[in-house]
Amino acid sequence: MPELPEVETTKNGLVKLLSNKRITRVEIRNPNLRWRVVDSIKSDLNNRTIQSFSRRGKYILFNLDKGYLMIHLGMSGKINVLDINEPLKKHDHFILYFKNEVMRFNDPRRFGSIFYLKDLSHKLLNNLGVEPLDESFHENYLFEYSRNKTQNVKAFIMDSKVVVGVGNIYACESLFKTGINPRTKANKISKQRYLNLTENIKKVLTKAIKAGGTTLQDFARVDGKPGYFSQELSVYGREDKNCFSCNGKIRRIFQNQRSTFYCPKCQK
DNA sequence: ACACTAACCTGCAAGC
DNA sequence: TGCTTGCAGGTTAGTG
Repeated sequence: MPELPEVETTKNGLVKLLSNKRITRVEIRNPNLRWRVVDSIKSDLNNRTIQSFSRRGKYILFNLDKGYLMIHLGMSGKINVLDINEPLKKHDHFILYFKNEVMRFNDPRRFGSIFYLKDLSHKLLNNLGVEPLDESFHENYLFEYSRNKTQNVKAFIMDSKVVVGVGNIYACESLFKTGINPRTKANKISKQRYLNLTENIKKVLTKAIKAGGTTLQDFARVDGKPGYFSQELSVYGREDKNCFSCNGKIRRIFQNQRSTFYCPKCQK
């Protein structure tokens, strides 16, 4: 999936293509996503107009003239806006029809999710931490939050109760940029290092959004063109390759059931 | 509080 | 040419 830059890129594509359009039909081809798509979503969405789009963490919110459509892309989800006559693809599970186009949610692994919300108080949204690109995400926030945290810093910054949208790729990349060993306990990190870390998280995410999201395997933008940030990755996916900074070997370890890539020489 | 497991799935690459 | 294994962007829920 899609990490936050990919979600933001997808959302921005939707703004251009579907703002102020009215949903004329809803089709559920396979309801078995991360959570089952309920059938009542059809009557909830039919005839609604999409007034605008927003994003909270990795959830894309379609702001309707009544209520919200909330979509999470999971690991392999994509949204495509196409001509109605474009042939269906394998794993097109959910379709919105408009007057002149269709929006298809395609998700091979089906870890994505789709909900209709009457309002924004939803259990999946209620406990989310700050947005990484907001001003409220700063060194004091991370420093204070981490004082009683003995977990490793990578798990800490990937915890959506702390800060949303920092996935596995960008957690690895921003820790590399900051020179922090991902195994370091969160409560052992100084305020100065958290200042550098928050700035690097913002930089890495902003740069990736500008590049249109990272392309890995199966991510594509709404218009079908790939993002092109993958060539910018310093450590993610580069096990045994040479570090661009010190020329030493990038290592892969496992933390909290996820791969972590880092440079042992640059990250202390 | 934290780590670990399992759960939800398909696709792809590597190894035999 | 299979077949099997392990791994992949996420996140929740349950256990110890």
